[in-house]
Amino acid sequence: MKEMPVHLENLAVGNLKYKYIEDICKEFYDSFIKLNDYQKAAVTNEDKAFLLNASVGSGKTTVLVNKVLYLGMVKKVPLSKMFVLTFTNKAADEIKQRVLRFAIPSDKNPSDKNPSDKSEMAAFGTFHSVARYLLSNVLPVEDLGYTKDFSILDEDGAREISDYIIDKNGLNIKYRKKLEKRIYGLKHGRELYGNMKYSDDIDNFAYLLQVEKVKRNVMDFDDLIECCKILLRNNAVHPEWIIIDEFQDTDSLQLEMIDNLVGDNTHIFAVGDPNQIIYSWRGSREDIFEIFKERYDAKEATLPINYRSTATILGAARAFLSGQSHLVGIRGMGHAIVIKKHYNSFNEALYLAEKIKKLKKEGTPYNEIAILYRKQSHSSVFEDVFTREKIPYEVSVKKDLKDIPALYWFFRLIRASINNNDTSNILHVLSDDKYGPCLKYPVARQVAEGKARDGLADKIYGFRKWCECKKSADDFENEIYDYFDLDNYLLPTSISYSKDRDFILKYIKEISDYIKANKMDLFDGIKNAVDYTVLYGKQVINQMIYKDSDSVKLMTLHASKGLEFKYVFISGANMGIIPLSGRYDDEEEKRLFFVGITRAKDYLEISYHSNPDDGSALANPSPYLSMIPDDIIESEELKSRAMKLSDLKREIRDNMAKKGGKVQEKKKVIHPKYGEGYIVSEDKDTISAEFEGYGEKSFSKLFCPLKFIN
DNA sequence: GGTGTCTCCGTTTTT
DNA sequence: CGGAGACACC
Repeated sequence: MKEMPVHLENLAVGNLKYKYIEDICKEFYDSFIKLNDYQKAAVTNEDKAFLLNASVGSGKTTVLVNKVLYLGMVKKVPLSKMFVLTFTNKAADEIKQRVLRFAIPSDKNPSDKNPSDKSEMAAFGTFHSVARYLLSNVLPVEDLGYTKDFSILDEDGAREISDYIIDKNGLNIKYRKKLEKRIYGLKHGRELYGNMKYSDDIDNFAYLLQVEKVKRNVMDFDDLIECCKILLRNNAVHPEWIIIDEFQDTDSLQLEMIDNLVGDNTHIFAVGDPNQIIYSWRGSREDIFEIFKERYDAKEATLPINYRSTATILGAARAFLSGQSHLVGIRGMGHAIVIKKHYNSFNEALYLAEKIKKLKKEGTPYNEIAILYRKQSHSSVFEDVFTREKIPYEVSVKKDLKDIPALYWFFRLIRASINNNDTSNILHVLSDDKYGPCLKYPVARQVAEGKARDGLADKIYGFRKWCECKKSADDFENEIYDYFDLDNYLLPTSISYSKDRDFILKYIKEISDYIKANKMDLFDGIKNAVDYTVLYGKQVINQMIYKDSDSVKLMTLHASKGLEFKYVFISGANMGIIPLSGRYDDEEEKRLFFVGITRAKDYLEISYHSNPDDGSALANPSPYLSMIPDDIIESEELKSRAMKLSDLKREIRDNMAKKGGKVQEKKKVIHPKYGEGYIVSEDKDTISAEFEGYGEKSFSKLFCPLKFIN
């Protein structure tokens, strides 16, 4: 396997070997034939357990899709007997979409020539969504005290339950702001404040929390996997094939769930890249590949050919690979890697704004441009400048349901209505101070306990009945707004009213579409659609907000994993940021940088700041920059200003003395972000001004944002 | 309630 | 290294 030739001329020989596939299924063969030898071997491999090391950009998803097609069309394994597990909904969706283009004979109807049925792919999805599917359709969740229509708890919900328990039981909990982290630590066997002098009620709290969740029939994300894992022990669910994507991100809990899914006749096929382990702080582990190989006695192979990046970019990437990793490119050298020194991130943002405008003019869509940085906080400068320069951008992560308060309120109203045990949502909907009846908290509490009444609460409690006599998704779509009398509750006089209303109607439409697409009963469908919103979180909202608009992508290095762009700009590669201070020997930081580099298809530019505005950054460049081979770097140092303010002032005074002129009156300027300031110095390229509260900033004259007042 | 001392933590975030 | 939180002591 490992000796498989890279040279393409050998493909013909390989194809002869696979000729039988054409006889069985021409349609699949046409897709299969386009793969390289490594990919073909992985697709047709039928070892009991197999580990595929897929290097960056090596066509991992294509292999996964073809694997599913091969099993379905050639080996006649029904889709319903396959589990395809991913870490993001996006990845799961892509695989499903691509599989759906083919006709795979179904379980129920083996000779079916129609396209594959989506419902056969219930176990294609994220670990969490597959766990949810099993818990509400296959496993006896009642054994754990739940009912099949449990709902999924989001962060806010979890926090509210915690507050409730602490309040009600008068518990003594320290470090409450870090409660979630502490519970997480407790679950994973390492307590955050293990050596507290005086312990608190954390153990008792953890127990009561679990009890309360069962009582309310809600599960958080971890509970989904945990419950599934427990129930699988005594209830055999053994697929014929388990296919796992991004295997390097698997945590212990998920590994246990997989263990319990594996039966005597189960095949496991895991695909991942050990060079892209960047989430170990979230539970994924560096030894996961070793564990897998040992536990299942797995065979192993590599996909070495990178189709994505130029030879130059791969040359830089290789410098960050550990051990004997192969990474073979097929593209030409392309543009050199550009390393730029900027005064600070503001200057860089101005520079990038111009650069991006130019690229756009030359025909590059904004979508092909990404700016990557280490911390979320680094995005704001780019946001400010791009807004002003009218460059459309999208910050990944930032937008979710909570950013549209009215929609979030409505979402909780629906959740309260489908699960009347869910008191935290009921309370919230009734006592919110903007939307709804805006009851005082104690009054809302009384209503929730049945000791008082309220019009909206009656609708919440009557919702199930209403659904049962209405029946159709169309009725829901047309009447739900009036059923809850939303015009009354959504502040019709507020400025945001029409937008709020719009979002809610859109969301109602989404729910209705979901129910129709999945051919579900109304009540069940709404419940499922709402859980889907929790599981899909941001994606649902993002779709509603930016329907495939062309925009520059701003994101952290972490968030960039799995994506690719023609132009990639990595910003702020300073000592203390990349890698973070105190983590100079941390391999994970190196892998993170590797992930960033390998997002670029054609052009990669890395910057650092001579006067960084992030407090933890030092003024010198990241040690990683010197790891990139010199001969592929084009370093263009922007003129840097004197580092110390005092030096700069002396310089100015000296200059003035030389000129022999009087000290001129300070020129007053206005800057859109820093406000009023005074010119301190000026030369042929740059201009420096001092702002109260911000200190001295210098700007390139080419795109100077300053307004001169006198 | 004010003050001094000690300890922990910093950043990344999907589901 | 600096801030937040907990705690002891007065």
